[in-house]
Amino acid sequence: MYITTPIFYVNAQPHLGHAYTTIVADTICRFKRLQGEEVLFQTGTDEHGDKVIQAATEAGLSPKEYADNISAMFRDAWPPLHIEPDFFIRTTDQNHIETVQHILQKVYDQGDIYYSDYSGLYCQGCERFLTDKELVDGNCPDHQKPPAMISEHNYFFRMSKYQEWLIDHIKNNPDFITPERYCNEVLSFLKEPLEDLCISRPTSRLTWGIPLPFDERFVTYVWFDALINYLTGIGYPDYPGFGAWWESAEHIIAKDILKPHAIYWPTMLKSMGLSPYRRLHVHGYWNVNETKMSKSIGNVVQPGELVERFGADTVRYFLLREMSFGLDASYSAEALTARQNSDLANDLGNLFSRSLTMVKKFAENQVPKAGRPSSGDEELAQATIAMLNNYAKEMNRFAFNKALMEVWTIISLANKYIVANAPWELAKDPAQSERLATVLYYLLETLRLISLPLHPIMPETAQKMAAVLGADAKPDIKGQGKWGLLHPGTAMQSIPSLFPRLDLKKNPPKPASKPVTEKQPHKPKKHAQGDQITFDEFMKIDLRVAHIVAAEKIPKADRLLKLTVQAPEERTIVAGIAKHYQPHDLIGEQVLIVANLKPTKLKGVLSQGMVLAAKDNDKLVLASVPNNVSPGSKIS
RNA sequence: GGCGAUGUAGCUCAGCUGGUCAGAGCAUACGGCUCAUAUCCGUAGUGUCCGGGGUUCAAGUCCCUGCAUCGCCA
Repeated sequence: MYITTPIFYVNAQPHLGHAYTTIVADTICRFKRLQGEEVLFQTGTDEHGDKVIQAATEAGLSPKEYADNISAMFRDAWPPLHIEPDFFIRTTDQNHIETVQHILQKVYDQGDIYYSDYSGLYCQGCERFLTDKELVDGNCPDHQKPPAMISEHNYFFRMSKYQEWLIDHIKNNPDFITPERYCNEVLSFLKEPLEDLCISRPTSRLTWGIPLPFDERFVTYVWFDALINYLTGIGYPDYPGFGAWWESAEHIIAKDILKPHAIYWPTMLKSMGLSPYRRLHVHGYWNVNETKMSKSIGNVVQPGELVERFGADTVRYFLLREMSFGLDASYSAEALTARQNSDLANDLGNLFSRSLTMVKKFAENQVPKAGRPSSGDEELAQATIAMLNNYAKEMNRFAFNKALMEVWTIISLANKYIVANAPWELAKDPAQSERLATVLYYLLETLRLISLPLHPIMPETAQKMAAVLGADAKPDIKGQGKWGLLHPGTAMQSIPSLFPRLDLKKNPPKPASKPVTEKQPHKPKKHAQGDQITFDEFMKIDLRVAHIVAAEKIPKADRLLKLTVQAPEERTIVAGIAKHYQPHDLIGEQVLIVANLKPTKLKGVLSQGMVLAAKDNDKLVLASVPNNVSPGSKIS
C-alpha cells in the first residue's frame, strides 16, 4: 500500500490538524506492516504560490529561504510523535519540478490544456481575483475598494471532458471516497456541469511557481503542481516499480481539500492516461475547546507543545480514540487528561502493573507454566483472540475509535478476571499453586496479545510492554496473534510505569491557595449576581487592549457596528454601540476587548470577541486605558 | 434560495435492513477487595430517544411537517 498525507502548505506552522492527518497515515502504515504488508508512506510540503511570497516578504526572506524554514518545521514535527514517513517531498525539489513539467507537456500535447481568456473581478490590493460571494457592498472586504473587471489570458485544463467518466467511476467504486457522506457531497457537486480548471498564472503576477514548459510567460498554479507530488514520490514516470505502488495508492486528507482530491485529481490522472488512486479517506476538523481552531482567535494547538506536556503515545491515543473518522471532534486539555487517566493509567497501565507485580511476588518473576485451564480461562483466551479479528476489521475501515474500544473491552475483561480469580488468595494455599500458575499465565498471554494491536497506535508503549514480557520480536499479528506463545521460565524484565496519572489542576498555573481536598458541594453552575469568583476563573478571561482600524454600520441592525481591530492580530468584532458612537469617530481609538470569547455570528458577521463599555443609565461609554499602549497588550 | 447531514442519560457518543433498543464510557452515590499507578470489582440511578402529525399488530429506527445546529452548492 502506498499511503499519503497531503503536502502541507508552508504559509503556517504545523498544528493539531496536520498532526492528526499524519498520525492517521502513520498508524495505518504501522497497521499494514503489522499484518505483513509492504507499505510506502509519504508526506511533505507545498511551497509555491502568492501566500508564500507574502509571508516570506513579511519575514524579510526569499521565498525559498522561507519555505526551507517552514518545511523543516514540518519535517521536524513528526519524529517526536513517533511518525516515520518513508519520503518527505517538497514541491521545490528538482525532480518534482521536472515531473510537473513532463506532465504539463504531455497533457498539453494531447489537447487537454488550452489557452483562453479569464475575466473576473480583480483587486489590486489583494493581487487576486475575487468571487462575487467575497464582496461586501461591491467592495473588496480587505481593501474597501471596488475590484476592477479585468480580463487575463491563461491556460485551462479540460476538466469538463472527464465529468461523466468520473461520475461513473465513483458510482462503480463505492469505497473510492470514504466515509460515504463525502462521496455523496462530491456526487451532488457533479450534478452541475464542471467548469474547466484554470491552471496558470502570468509571471507578471506570480513568479514563485513552476514555469509552463510550453509557455515561459506563465507558471502553473496550485493544484497542477501540488497534487502531482503523489506521483513524484514513487518515481513517475521512469521508476519501474511505479505502477505497482500507484495501484495501491490511498490518500488521507481533511475535508477542506475534498474537491481538488475528489474531482480535479482523478480527472487529471485520467487525462494523463493513469488509473485513479484506489481510495480517498476524508476526515473532519479538530475544534479546540468547542471552537474552531484559527490563527486569528489564537487558539492554534501546536503538536510540539502537546507532546512535551503529554507524551507522544498519549497524544496519538487521544486523537485516534476521540475522533470518529470523518466527523469533527473536540480537543481540550481536560478531555485529553481524562483519557490519559481513565483509559491509559487506570485501565491499561494499572492492569499491566498489577499483573507483573503478582508474577514477581507469586511466581519468581518468570512466566509460569499453565495447568489445565478452567472454562473462565478459556473464555478470556477466546475473547482476546476474537478481539484481534474485530480490531483488524475496524482498522481497515479507519474506525480507529472502534478498534480501540475492542482492545479496551479485553483490558476490562482482564481486570475482571483478576478479581474473579484473586491470585493473592490462591497464593496463600500451596494446594492451589497450579491454579495460581495458570491464572498468571493467562494474564501474561492476554497482556502480550493486547500489546500487538497497540503497536500502530502507541508504538512506544506497545514496545515497552512486549519487552517486559520478553516478546519483543518484530511485531507480526499473524505469527504472534495466537494463544500460548510465551515460554514458561522466561524471566520478566523490570516493570516500567506505562502512564502516570495527571493532575490537571497542577498543569496550568495555579494560585497559592489551599489544595482542594474537601469535597465540593454540588454548586449550581451559574453564579448569582455579585457572587465571588476565583482568581483562576478570572484568569480564564483574555482581556486585551485593541486598536480600532476600521468601523462600519451593519445593514438592517440599528445597534450593531462591525469593528476591525488589531489585538495585535487583526480580527472582527461586532459591538452593540451604534446608537452611541459613529463609525468614523472610532477609527484609531483604543478599546478593551475580551479576546477569547467564543466567536458568534451576529447579522451574518462573525464576531471574534467583545468590546467592553461602561453602562451609565442609557449611556454607553467605551472602556479604555489612559495612555497609548501597543495593540494586544494584556490586561490583568 | 437549493441539496444533504445531525439532534438519544450531566458530558462524549453506540444503536445496520422497524419487534430484549432504551445502551456504553466518563462523571455522581453506595458497597466490596488489597495484587496494583488512591488503582480494580460490584450495585444504583436519572432519559417525553428535538417538537407535532402519520403508516404499522409494533417506530430513536419508516413517511410528512416544524424547530435547532452544521456542511456543500448558488
